[in-house]
Amino acid sequence: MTTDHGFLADCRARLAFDLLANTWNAVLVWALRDGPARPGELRERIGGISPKVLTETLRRLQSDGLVERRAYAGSPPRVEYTLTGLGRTLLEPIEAFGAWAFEHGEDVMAARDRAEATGHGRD
Amino acid sequence: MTTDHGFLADCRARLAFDLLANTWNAVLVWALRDGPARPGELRERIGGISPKVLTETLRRLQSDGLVERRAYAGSPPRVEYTLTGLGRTLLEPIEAFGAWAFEHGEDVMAARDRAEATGHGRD
DNA sequence: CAGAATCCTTTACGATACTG
DNA sequence: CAGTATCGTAAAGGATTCTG
Repeated sequence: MTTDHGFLADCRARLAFDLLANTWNAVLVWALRDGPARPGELRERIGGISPKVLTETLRRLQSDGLVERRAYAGSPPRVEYTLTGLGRTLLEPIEAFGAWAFEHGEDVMAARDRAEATGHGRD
Repeated sequence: MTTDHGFLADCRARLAFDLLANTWNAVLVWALRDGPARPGELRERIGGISPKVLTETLRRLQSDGLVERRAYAGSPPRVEYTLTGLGRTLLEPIEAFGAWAFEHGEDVMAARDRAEATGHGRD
C-alpha cells in the first residue's frame, strides 16, 4: 500500500483512532492489563478520574466488546471488570505507544517548552 | 514491570495517550507518512476535517515537535507540512493500531451492534 | 490557496450529593 | 462500595466568511 487513501478511508482505521480519541479508554484498558479489577481499585490506580466518568468509560468499553463486567450478589456490592479476549488484543498496540512515550516523551515536552518560550505555545 | 503503577504514573505515558486523545492528531501524522504535503492535499486525503481544525491541529503538532511547516514565498501561497524525525518515530505505534483495526475492527463493530440491539447501546 | 476570524453546537469531563 | 443523578464548565469540533 503506497498511498494512504486505502488506510485512512477504511472505516476500521477510523474506528481504531476513535477508540483512542478520548482521555480514558486507553488508560483504562491498560489499567486492566493484569487481570480483573474493581472500580475503586481502578480509580486508585489511575488517579484523577471521577466515579461518573469511570462508569461511563467502562460502559462504553463494554459495549465495544473490550471489557466485561461481572457483578457478585451480596452486600457490600462487589463488581469486577475484566478485559475480554478482544480487549486483550489491544494491549499490544497500547504498549507500543507506551514504549514510544518512554523513548520520545521528553523530546515532545522539550519541543513544547521551546514553542512556548518562542511565543508559539498553545497556552 | 509487573505492576502498571509505574507505567500509568509516569507523565510520559500520559503524554502519549494525550497525544492520541483527540480526533485528528494520529490521523494527520499518518496522512503525512509518505512525505511533505500541502494543506489542501491533506484535507482531501483525510476528508471531513474543516480548514480551521486542520490548521489548529497542525499547529499543535508543530509545537509538539512532530511536524514542520515550510512556507514558500510567492503567490499563490504554497505551504508544506512534513513530519520531523520525532514525528516519524510515531508512525510505528500508529501503524500498530492500524494493523489492529484491520484485524479486530469488525469485532468491535459487531459488539457495538449487539449492544445496541440489546438496549445497552450508547445511543 | 493558506489560514485567520467569528460564531455556534456538542459533548467530554469534573465536582458533588444521593441511593441501594 | 458501586453506581446514578445533576449541574456546570471548558474545550473540541464544525460551518462560514473574509483576506493577503
